[in-house]
Amino acid sequence: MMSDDTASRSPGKALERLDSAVIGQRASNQLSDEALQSFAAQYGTEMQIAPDRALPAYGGQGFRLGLVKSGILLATIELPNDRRQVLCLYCPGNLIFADAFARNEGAKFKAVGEVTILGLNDQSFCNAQAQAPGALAMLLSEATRHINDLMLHSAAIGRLRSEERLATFFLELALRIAQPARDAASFEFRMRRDDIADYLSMNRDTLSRSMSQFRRDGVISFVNPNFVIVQWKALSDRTPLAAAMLEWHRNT
Amino acid sequence: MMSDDTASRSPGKALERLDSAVIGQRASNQLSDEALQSFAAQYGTEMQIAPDRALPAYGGQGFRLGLVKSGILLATIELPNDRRQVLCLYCPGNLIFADAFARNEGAKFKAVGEVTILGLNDQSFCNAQAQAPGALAMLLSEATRHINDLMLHSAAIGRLRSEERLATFFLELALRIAQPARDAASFEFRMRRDDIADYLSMNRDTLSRSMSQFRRDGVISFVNPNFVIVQWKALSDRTPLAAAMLEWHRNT
DNA sequence: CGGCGACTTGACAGCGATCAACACCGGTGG
DNA sequence: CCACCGGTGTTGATCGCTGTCAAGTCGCCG
Repeated sequence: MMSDDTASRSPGKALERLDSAVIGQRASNQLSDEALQSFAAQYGTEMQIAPDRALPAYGGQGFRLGLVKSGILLATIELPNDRRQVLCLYCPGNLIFADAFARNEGAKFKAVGEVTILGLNDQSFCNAQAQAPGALAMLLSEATRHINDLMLHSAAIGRLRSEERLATFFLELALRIAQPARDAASFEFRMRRDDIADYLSMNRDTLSRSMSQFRRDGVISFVNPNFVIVQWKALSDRTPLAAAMLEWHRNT
Repeated sequence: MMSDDTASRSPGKALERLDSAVIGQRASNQLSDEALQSFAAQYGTEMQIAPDRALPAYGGQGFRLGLVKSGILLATIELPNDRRQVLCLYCPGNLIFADAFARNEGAKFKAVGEVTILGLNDQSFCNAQAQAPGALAMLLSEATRHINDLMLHSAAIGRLRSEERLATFFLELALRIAQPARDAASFEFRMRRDDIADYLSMNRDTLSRSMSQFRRDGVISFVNPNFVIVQWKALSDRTPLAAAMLEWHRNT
């Protein structure tokens, strides 16, 4: 262990690079984002999911691959004893690799707000693969990004205290869907407490307590029930994963 | 909730299909396994990692993609306060998507036993991609499998009690690396307590207690420190994820 | 008004983390 | 040969975070 090891991992240092990071990232990813969207638009079919509606992973119009156009989709799995886990969040631009996930018992998708996705079923995926072989590289890089997100999330739910997890959650949302500004970020926020709690592997009551604490401390503030403002610095100070998340997002 | 919902998820029912499942699965996957291996053998370079050696994800001879030939590799991430998380296990035949994982702060790979991998760096990956474009589909399907494993593991560490997690762990190992037999499975087992504990997001002491309990109950038994025998039924009864894991493995 | 769902908050209990002591083993050097 | 040591694993005692239960608030709607 060298001393600069911990230093390079401190939230403060990573935070200095935030402005250029978050803003630059959007530009650099524009290319692959657009390519993915035009790919999905060409071969996929648009589907709507109403707010709070859950659809069994293989129910209804099954799809193998989906691109989220708007809204946030949750992948959930239900276990015996009323236990449920939200496995990941799909934000606009994210790809859903439904064929793997869907085979699990108790797996469902749930919409936060009104969700629109472009879905490819087995057949249209094969078509796409034949006609646009180059697209596979794009899908692979999306899968890789997804793998990393899942890994970081595992670390969060496995090793962080409840308030650290909550800070990680808001930081993640801020990085993924907010309009970033210098000190704060604001975004629409319609997730239910149960869903947040299940995403962070904690109890709804405990979550509520932590959120109240954050509100008291001014880390987050609600302008109305569906819109939140978060403070970059305060959040980063409260999660050990801040450096990793910011660094990762800068490079993506 | 329909009554057959819980029934179809019960370990017992899934267990009935185990024999044909585990044995059939090996055969059906033989094809893509072989393809993946010949692909990696052609474009990758062989690397050895000594037992218990950790290598920083981007240190030494960096690789972007790796196929595990023998041994087990752990992806780990270190957090402040001596917290560490083992994010996933790579068993022989598994692909390592190192380019995503490697960018994280504190990320390392650690070898369990002697590990051999076939690594592709950026350049050889580009070569491979140009010369064998069909291989991408194979990589994508491996990535998809990996995504599912990570999701199930998230559910395990997020929502299961410590003994349930341990049962899940042994069941996972048995499915992935054991020579299956009717009632029991046996396999080489060299992972350290610290690594298991960090994989399951629990304390080493707690893990030790749970393992002692399993030994007392005859769920697992050691023939020597490096070789273990596990009982299918006893394990399945102790984890709510048994059905999902068996079902998934049967279809893979 | 009454009922309902989403959320909050307090009191309490329990699981698992923490700390400490101890057993065991292979290596090393007197 | 034995004493010493560090690494690994086990086990008991204790503590605290967070799950559980219960009551209460608020907004919405029939």
